[in-house]
Amino acid sequence: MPTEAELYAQRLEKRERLLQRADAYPARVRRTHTAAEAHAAFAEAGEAEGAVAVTVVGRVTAQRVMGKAAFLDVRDGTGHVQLHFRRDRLADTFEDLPLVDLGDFLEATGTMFRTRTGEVTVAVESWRVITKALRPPPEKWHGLTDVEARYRQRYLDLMANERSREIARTRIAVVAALRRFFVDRGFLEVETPVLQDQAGGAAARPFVTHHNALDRDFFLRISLELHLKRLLIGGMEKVFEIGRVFRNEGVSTRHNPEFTLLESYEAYADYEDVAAMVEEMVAYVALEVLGASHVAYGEEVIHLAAPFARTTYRRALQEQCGFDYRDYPTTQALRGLAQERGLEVAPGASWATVLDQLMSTFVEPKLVQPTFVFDYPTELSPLAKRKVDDEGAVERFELFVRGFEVANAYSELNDPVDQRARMQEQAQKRAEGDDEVELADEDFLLALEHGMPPAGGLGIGIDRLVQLMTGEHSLREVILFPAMRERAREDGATDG
RNA sequence: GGGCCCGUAGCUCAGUGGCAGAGCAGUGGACUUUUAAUCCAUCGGUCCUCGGUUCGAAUCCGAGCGGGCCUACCA
Repeated sequence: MPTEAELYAQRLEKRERLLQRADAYPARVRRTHTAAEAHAAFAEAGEAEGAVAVTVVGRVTAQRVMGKAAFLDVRDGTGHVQLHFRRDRLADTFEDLPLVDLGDFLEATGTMFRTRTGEVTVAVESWRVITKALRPPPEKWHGLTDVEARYRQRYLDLMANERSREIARTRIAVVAALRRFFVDRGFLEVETPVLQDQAGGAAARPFVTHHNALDRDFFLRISLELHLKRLLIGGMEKVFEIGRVFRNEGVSTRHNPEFTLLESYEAYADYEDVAAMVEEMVAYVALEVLGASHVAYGEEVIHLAAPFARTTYRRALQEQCGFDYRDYPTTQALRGLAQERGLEVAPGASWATVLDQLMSTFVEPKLVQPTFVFDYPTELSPLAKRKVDDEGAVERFELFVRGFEVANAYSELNDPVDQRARMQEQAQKRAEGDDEVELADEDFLLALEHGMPPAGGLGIGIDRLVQLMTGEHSLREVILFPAMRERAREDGATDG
């Protein structure tokens, strides 16, 4: 009988038969113990058979039916518990057991005992279906391995794969730890607009959407920066936000069009203060989430305790690449150098783009253990304050771990005249065809002209931090619902 | 965007030019302490799609769709 349509029809039929007896989707259940609590209560009672009465609930993950008795495993959020059904104990409801399928949710009442094979079990005295499932769960032994199915139907992945549940828990723990870290330090958690007049604070193409009533377009934010700075201007001294940003670019194991960004701004701090805070923060998160200050990554062990290695942008390039970028002040010269080293340089690439390409090709992959890279070229950093003793560099650092950027921070540029000039410089590049540069944001400049205190700012890609903490190689594994291409809807079995 | 690989039953996978297969799940039967329960029987297919080669295509070729990995882009 079973095509997919027929499996579905069978379950629909079972649902009908259950509904003739009772509600198969009751609004209220009476759980007295979670699976974990049931086990604990039984242990506490000295494993006295029949002494601990419980009502447990959960999803059926396995059925072992043997004529006049049956064992079912159910799982709830805390773990598994086994249920034992005997015909002589259940009078008439034993006959309804065939209406139960894998994936259904049950409520079962009985007393705890240990079977002769050692499994702590509920001797069921009464039970009912509290949710009838119409489609089967993934295979019980191999689970769900098809990567596409795991992403598109993450609920099946979570049902089948403990590792996926673990990654999800880790991510939650990372975000919670970060929030605690900042709140404990007196930072105020704020929310700023997702829909913006223009998307700034980073170099990336934005998504555009349309507001019907106002009959105008909005851009989805690509960073949190410019609004958080407006709050500094308003007098809030320490703010942070953890929020989704959107960048209209490719999808890969390292990029998702929407991702979670943490940004913080602290008045009267500079980028050295921020670096010290980041060291503390990474170690704190690791300890809270992993219970350790190191994490395995393939063959490597990454050490996440302070202090982290420190270098500068210029020195790192010199050491790894053997040249001083200051010796190549023109796009032409730098492009020649890059091509000599075997880099393919896009025809329209600017000086800053080529330099960055050199950096990401030759330096970043080598920064496996946590390493701060200080003092970026001004051209790459239109929102950072210039170094006083070096016009060509800004007070900015990035933290690299495992070869990719985990944090990005600077002493924030607060001179409105310089900021305007730097934004206009970027606008010039845009006019020359680079559509991934900062726009001049007049509304932000107006705010800045009212005075922003000196401040240290920080941005951290949460998804990548979670990747670091879980040791996962693909960003898509740490995002519950990664962006996927559209696929023709399969109409399944419903019309069978 | 480029390269390589993958797409077969609800799930996990064999099959690589000659009748479309196994395990799990499902269905029927036996079994009142099992746990990947066991045993017997049984149902189940748009072999991703379209086109081509061939007496014959899941298998070979081309195009497309979807996915994975690498790479590039993405401060």
